[in-house]
Amino acid sequence: MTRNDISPRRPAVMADVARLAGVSHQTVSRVLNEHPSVSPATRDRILAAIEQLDYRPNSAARALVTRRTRGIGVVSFTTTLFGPANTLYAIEQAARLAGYFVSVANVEDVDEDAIRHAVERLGSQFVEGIIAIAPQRVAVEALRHVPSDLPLVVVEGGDGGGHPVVCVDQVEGARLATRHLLDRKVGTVWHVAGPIDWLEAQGRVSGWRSELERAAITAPEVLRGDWTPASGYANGQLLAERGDVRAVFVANDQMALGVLRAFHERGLRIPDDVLVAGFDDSPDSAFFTPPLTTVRQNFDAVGRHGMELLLQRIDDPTQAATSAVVPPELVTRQSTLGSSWETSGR
Amino acid sequence: MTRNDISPRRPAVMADVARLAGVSHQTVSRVLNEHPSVSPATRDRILAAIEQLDYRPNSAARALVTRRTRGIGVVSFTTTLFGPANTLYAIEQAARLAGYFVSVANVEDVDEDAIRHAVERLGSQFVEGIIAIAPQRVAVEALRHVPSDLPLVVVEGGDGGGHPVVCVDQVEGARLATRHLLDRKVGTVWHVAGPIDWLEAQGRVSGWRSELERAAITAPEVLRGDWTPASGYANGQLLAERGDVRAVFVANDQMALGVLRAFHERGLRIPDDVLVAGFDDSPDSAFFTPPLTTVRQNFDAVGRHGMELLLQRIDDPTQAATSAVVPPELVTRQSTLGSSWETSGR
DNA sequence: ATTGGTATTGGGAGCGCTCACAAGCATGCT
DNA sequence: AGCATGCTTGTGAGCGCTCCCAATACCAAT
Repeated sequence: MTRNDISPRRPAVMADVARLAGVSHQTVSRVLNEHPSVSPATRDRILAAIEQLDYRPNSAARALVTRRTRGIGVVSFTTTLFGPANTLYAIEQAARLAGYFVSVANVEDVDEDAIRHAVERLGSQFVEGIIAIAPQRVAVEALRHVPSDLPLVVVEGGDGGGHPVVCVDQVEGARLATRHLLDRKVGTVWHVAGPIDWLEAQGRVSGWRSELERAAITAPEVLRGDWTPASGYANGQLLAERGDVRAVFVANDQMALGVLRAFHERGLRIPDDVLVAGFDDSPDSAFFTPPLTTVRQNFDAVGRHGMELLLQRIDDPTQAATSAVVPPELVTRQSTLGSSWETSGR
Repeated sequence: MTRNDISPRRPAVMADVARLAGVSHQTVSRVLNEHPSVSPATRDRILAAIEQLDYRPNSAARALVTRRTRGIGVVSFTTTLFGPANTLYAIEQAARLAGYFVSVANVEDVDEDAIRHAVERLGSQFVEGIIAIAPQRVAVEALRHVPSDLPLVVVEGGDGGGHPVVCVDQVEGARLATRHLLDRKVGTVWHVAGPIDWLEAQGRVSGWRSELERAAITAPEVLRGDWTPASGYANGQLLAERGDVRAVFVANDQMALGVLRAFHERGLRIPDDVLVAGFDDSPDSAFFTPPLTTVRQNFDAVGRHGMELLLQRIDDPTQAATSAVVPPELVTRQSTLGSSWETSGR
């Protein structure tokens, strides 16, 4: 029973290529790995054989011997949200550029077991390292106890629980927005925050509060939302009822949408009666009614840095955990500007 | 030089476990693979050894011999868009449930080479099959010529180019929206379509047109957008200028947002002066001004069916390509209803 | 006592590849 | 001529696992 026999033809292996090209398997391997010392003639012959047999190297075999898979894992929580989706995309892009592929593992419930399980699943899979998108405190805490020899980088996760971290400077972003509102002589600035467990929400509260303190203004009570437009709407109704609200900094654009809607329903005009600023610069926010001033997060940079840090760790797992902070950018639009129709951005 | 020596201790392998438990490697393997005939005592001893050594099986080695990786690949184009992001998430979920992990490969430019390259990259990687999220015609065409022995399922991709397809019934969705508008005695319905190359855009045009035909109404000229709110805004301005527009069916919610904004700026009231319906049921659309009537796509179902079909193909690659169509659902909200403030949905 | 079955265990081969090493053969130098 | 040097190629081992097959132990049945 020889190789290229009847029926469901086995995919070609290196030995087949070698035989067809009249060389040893090792020379084929050299061509594949771009080893310099292979004569052009031999190389061409081998490439032709590869083409003819539609040969593709078996990466399991390669991984077995090299102990390198050129793959990284991404542990995430609901990658459908704006931030995580963009971060995941940026990571994939950066990984691809670095010659790595990306495996994803979403965690349904953010508890320690689930996270550990996800890491194990990826770890015993073919990845050399893991990037965790961990925007919640529980998530970071869980990662703290990941008993893994696997290089791990945390993205969007506060102190990272002992691992290297990459994140957008949430505090600074909130300060930018708050200061911008204060500059417009609004007295004080109200804040609709995100869920208490989210580190990003927490950072934005801090930034908002510290900027008010800097201006010697007592911070009003924080309103809590859950990132959804519905919760923004509910909080917007509360704010509208007060009658004394002149400026609101909302912790994300989706909730800001709800706030705008609530104000609109109560007959409050924006920006004439109330100024509203958001966070995220979602693609929609430039087309809200009115266009929304917001804070842009550079997810590409986050993905790139995350990948860089991870590659460093893979290279040398012993080195100290460094981190990267990506600066945010204020995008001013009509919701906080004069009543002119001018909009900035896109 | 024995195994558990000094310094950077090598991760434990099966032989280490076997030695510690005083059995052969084969018995360890049996425990790992849940083979029935292992005595409880032996099993316990082995499990303890596994625990103690923090042993995790090397999946490359396993894949090499079993020729199964329990991994699938997803080829996609910008997974940051609402549809693809949700589809990807649903696929990952379905895959996880089926015991598979997911590798993603995004394609930057949708040309045949890039797609072929992505498929090759995944294929020579560790995946048993591929799901392609291919919403553009070029993408599907490119997949038609993928010369691969790899099981492939196309999602959101028209006829799938010869591969099994799963998609939401775009034509039906558009009909639902159009009929709903016609029922409200608007005379005719205008349509702001998506990019001409997108199959979903195409399906929505067909559905809209055929429903108008059914009502014996000549379809007005199609307006083209590119899914962005900005393009919706531009087209909204055109429509507002006409002065005779009573109802618009917009091909996605983001563009609908732009349309709403353009109408608002021109002083057109919705739904009093113009009715507007969208497509996607994005989380924001219930909080637009006014809340948007739209068509919901069940991405979970798409992901689930895609995975099912792929597993079938992996099981038996010879069987004929079957497909699955997921029905859409109309969600009516204020933008097409009376001028009451009631909103349906969330 | 012998046979036959069944549950449990072990031995050895080999998956497809890369690595370390060595061999062959030109070419350059002393 | 003789030997070192560089380029090109081949040989064999082995990565960590699962498969196939055989060996052992233990029981009931002949």
